[in-house]
Amino acid sequence: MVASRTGSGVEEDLGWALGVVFRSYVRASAAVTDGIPGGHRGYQLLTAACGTPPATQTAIASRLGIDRTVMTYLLDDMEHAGLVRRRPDPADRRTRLVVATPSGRRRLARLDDAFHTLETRILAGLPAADRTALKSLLRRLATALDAADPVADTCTAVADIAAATAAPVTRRTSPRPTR
Amino acid sequence: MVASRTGSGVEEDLGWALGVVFRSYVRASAAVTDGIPGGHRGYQLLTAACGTPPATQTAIASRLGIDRTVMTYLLDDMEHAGLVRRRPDPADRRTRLVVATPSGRRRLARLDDAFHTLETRILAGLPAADRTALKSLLRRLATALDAADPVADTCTAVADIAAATAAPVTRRTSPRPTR
DNA sequence: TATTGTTATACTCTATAACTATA
DNA sequence: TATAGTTATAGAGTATAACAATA
Repeated sequence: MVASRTGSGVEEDLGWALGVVFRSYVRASAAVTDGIPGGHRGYQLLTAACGTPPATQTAIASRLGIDRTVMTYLLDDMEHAGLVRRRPDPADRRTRLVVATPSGRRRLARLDDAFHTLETRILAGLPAADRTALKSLLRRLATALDAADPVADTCTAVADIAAATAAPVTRRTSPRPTR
Repeated sequence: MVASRTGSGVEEDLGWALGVVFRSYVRASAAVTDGIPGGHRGYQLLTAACGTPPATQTAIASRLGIDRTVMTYLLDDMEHAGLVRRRPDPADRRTRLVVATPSGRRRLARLDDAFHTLETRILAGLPAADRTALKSLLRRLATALDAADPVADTCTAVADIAAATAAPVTRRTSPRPTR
């Protein structure tokens, strides 16, 4: 499905393994969230909308890592589907609080079940003990990366790498010509 | 960065952890492959172009999981950057073999170094023993998923899940109206 | 003046289909 | 007839900027 690197041996290739597993998850997730506006993203929004206390659009958008304009469109669809509702914030008339409807909460419960089943199937290729170990390791690494704000962190680190390897720059600055 | 699920406890949430780790990798990878046409995808193509025997465009495209039309555009850019070259296949005049230029091979060597450093930094949040364990587990799972052709597999399985959970269907069939 | 949310616009990426040249 | 590659077109997703309402 995805090329394995031949140069340095597949056993070193974190990116390949990560990509394969992640893509499997994404595909399966897309199937599970079919019918939810925005797919997996709508599921994440629904999860946030079930949290307490209710959060504002911008708060949820930044937690989900999406643009606030995208959040507007996504919320329009989710509201139209009857899963969430925009509620005025008594404390600040600029903001709106996002809350799940009863229907949305029921749907989320079913989705959570489906995702649990999905995880089991994805991990079915490993023995039980390894499944637990992998989940634990992944979670610990994710927590560490999340806490370290690896975005800026890794980017600067990588700039160092790039400088160290000193590749001649070959930028594609011009957009692809229209054909 | 990404919402953690509150409902069923973060310790069960494979998707969250997988997403965080994968996104960290993707961001760092984007920084490393800056200057390579197509970013990480161009890097994968370059890796394939260094393999022996040379592969055809379609063969590489399917291994990389991209469309053959995308492969055309990507190859145009990579060839223009002087990293790879299209070579006629003596055995079949319809096909073209993709081979890396000497410049491309040098660039790949540097990229491999950078990726190795990148992996080390991504995994820095874990103790050494856990790093090895995680890589091993991920690789084994990826191999299992890859072999099982999980695409169709998981999709049908997930259809079962969806049927079992029996969520009322709420499709968004109409495209978003132009505004 | 800064911020929340909305809208309009443009751009990028990808998918689909049609075309050619070969087999 | 089927396949490899190319090209054109359309669509989805995303980012950017301008705007109104409120702080």
